[in-house]
Amino acid sequence: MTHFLGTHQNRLDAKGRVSVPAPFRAVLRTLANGSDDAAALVLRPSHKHPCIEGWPPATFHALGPPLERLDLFGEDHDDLAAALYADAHPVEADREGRIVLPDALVSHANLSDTVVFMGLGRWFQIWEPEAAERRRIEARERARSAHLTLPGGALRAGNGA
Amino acid sequence: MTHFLGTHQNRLDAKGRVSVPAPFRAVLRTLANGSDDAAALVLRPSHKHPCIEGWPPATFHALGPPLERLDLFGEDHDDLAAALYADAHPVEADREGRIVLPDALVSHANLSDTVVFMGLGRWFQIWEPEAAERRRIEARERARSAHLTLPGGALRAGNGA
DNA sequence: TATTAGCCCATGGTAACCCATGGTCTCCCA
DNA sequence: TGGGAGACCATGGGTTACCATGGGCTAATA
Repeated sequence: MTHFLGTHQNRLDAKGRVSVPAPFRAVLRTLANGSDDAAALVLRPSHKHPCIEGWPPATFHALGPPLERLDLFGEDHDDLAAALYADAHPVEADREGRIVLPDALVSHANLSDTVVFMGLGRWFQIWEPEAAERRRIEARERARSAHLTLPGGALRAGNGA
Repeated sequence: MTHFLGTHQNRLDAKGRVSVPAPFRAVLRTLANGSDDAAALVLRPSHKHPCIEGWPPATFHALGPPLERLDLFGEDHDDLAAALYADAHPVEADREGRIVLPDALVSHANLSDTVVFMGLGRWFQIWEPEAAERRRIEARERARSAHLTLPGGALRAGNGA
């Protein structure tokens, strides 16, 4: 399994720790493929929603090379680099598979003592439970009313991430 | 991890010293790869913002080769070379991982007793805290309004293409 | 000799590491 | 098919090591 699927609810303890759902941990392990950062993860605030995005390190770093094609001294490069990297938080799970959520991200997502992990395929999101529910309903509505479809061939070929 | 990620706030003490954030030190160590300058760093004033740029020596020197393709006696070469090298300050961290910020750079960035390290991937910036916050907001806005996106849509935070 | 800058040691706070426990699900066997 | 045992997973707490910070000391300079 190489995709984050499903929705999981876990508790945020007094130290700000939360267990990464076991299925998500399995995905991270698979993508890390035995390397040292089998429990590593990059967190960043979504700037579209009040939630936290969770990225496998390899996937996150794959966003870098396109950036390097921009003029190193251009304005665009600076803005992108700042937007992408300055708010990123690399975290590592402890041996129980827990991560600590940085304060800045906790407040960005309005988290209290219970959080929801929402699988989005190549990455996932962390939400406050009620906001997560609203978001899921909204996503379903929008997907239907906008007649969103998948890129051609997706259902025949399985897709390539 | 070979990229500078996240934002860190540290204090500038009475002697003008400041701790380089531990994660950034780890990146510098990795890039230096055990060589003698594991704690070395090149500082220079940003010419776009009131902040200090921090470069790993190897990355900084890699900016040289493009310069060498310009006519050695042309105006462009002179201007670029001056901008790149004349204001650069090589510094080295003490055994606690602190560096001394040169006075010229401190005043260029309007630093007082608290400074912010902002990771930008291959290098980082040092800011006065409030200016840093303004800059981050600006970068996010500009990145979004200019429709600067990366394959994968990271900055749109939504689609999965 | 007075002054400054760099080097080294010391300390408090905090975050990461490690061990322990309870609950739940699944699988196996009667 | 029901009961029991094992394994996994989420959760709680104590302890250690690291990190940021402050201050003193020594060596270079004027």
